[in-house]
Amino acid sequence: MLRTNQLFLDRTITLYAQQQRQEDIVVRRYTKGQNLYDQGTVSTKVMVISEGLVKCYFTEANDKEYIVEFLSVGEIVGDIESIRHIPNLCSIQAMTDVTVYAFSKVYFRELLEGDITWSNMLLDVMAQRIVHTSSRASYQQLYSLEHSLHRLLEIQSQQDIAIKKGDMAAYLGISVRSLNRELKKLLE
Amino acid sequence: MLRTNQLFLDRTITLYAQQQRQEDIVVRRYTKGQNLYDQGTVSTKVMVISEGLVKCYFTEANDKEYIVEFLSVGEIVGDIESIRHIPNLCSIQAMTDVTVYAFSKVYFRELLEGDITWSNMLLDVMAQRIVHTSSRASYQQLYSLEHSLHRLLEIQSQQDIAIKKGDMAAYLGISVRSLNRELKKLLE
DNA sequence: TTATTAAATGGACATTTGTCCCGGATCATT
DNA sequence: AATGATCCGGGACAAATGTCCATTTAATAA
Repeated sequence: MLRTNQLFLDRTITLYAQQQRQEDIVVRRYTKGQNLYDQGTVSTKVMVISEGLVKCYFTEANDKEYIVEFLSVGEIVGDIESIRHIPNLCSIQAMTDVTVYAFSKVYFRELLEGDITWSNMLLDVMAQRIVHTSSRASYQQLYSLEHSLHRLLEIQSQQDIAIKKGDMAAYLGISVRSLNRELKKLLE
Repeated sequence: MLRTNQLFLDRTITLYAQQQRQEDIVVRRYTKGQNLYDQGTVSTKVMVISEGLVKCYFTEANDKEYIVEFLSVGEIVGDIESIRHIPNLCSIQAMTDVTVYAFSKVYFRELLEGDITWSNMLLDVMAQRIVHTSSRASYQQLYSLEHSLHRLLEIQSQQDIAIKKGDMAAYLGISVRSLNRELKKLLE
């Protein structure tokens, strides 16, 4: 559920090193808490995370938030919006200090249209994401909360990060109160 | 939520007409209730729906089912599995009589690797799907059931199809009992 | 260190949702 | 018409979840 994609990052680094114009890909840094994207606004960049962890979330009228995903090294963001020419679907916030390679949208599209290897690489990444997103959705519907929570806790310990209770709840789609109840159950 | 994609279908029809080998793309028909794919098995085809309506669903250990999506004319299925070389993620069942153009996986991959226009077209379709899937997931978490139900009912009347209560519930991720309660509320 | 804010915890109660179940309606087949 | 299968509707109760809130515990700023 916390996905990383080294292959994609490697290719990005190569492109960064090779670039003619210096503005095609730039390195950007964000500090913990900053937003890389704001839902509903238009961004001019497509980014590949090279360091750190971000959360990708929706906020709606009732000001509740739903975390779509936690993303880490090698993940690409802003690609969908660039392909479909739409404003940012969700907000993305740095949960740790974050470094990214930021492609200009123009350059990103040039790559897509001119480089079939790149295009196929992105297809693979997107297929992966769809697998992930849809299986997660079904998972949370079909299995017990206990099950989903277990997975989340595993990831958390693997990654050695502390996710706030509020974020965990927003990811699981439940209230913090329910999360606490569930956590207590885990300790018998 | 019930998506169709005419552009994609048009391109498929052209390819079908032009094909050299007769086995690259074949037309297949399914009758209501038949499965186009079975979750967990390996299929050798990628299909584009040219007529009819299907449901795409997961079933899990507890034999509950979760409907990921209803798909209609122009939608492509089996693409993800072909790209990622994995068994079918979900089952797909014909809700009406259905006609499809069935690509052999080999030919489908040839197209992807050799035809950048096709590759970009698929990228666009996949981006669309991600937008759709993730916004639906958040939608159902953030908004009331009433809201989601309204949308489902609208679609149903637009498409002039009768979706079974069981399917509606599986799509909304609730029990039929809850669905009935909710429907009753709509009539004040 | 102290003041201030944010996060975590859990009780009490109200709602929502699920499970179990049975009777009625509908449709197809014999 | 009789039979069986499937779907629909809703009562009754149990379980899960949310809301509200007050207390405690970090975390951060002054």
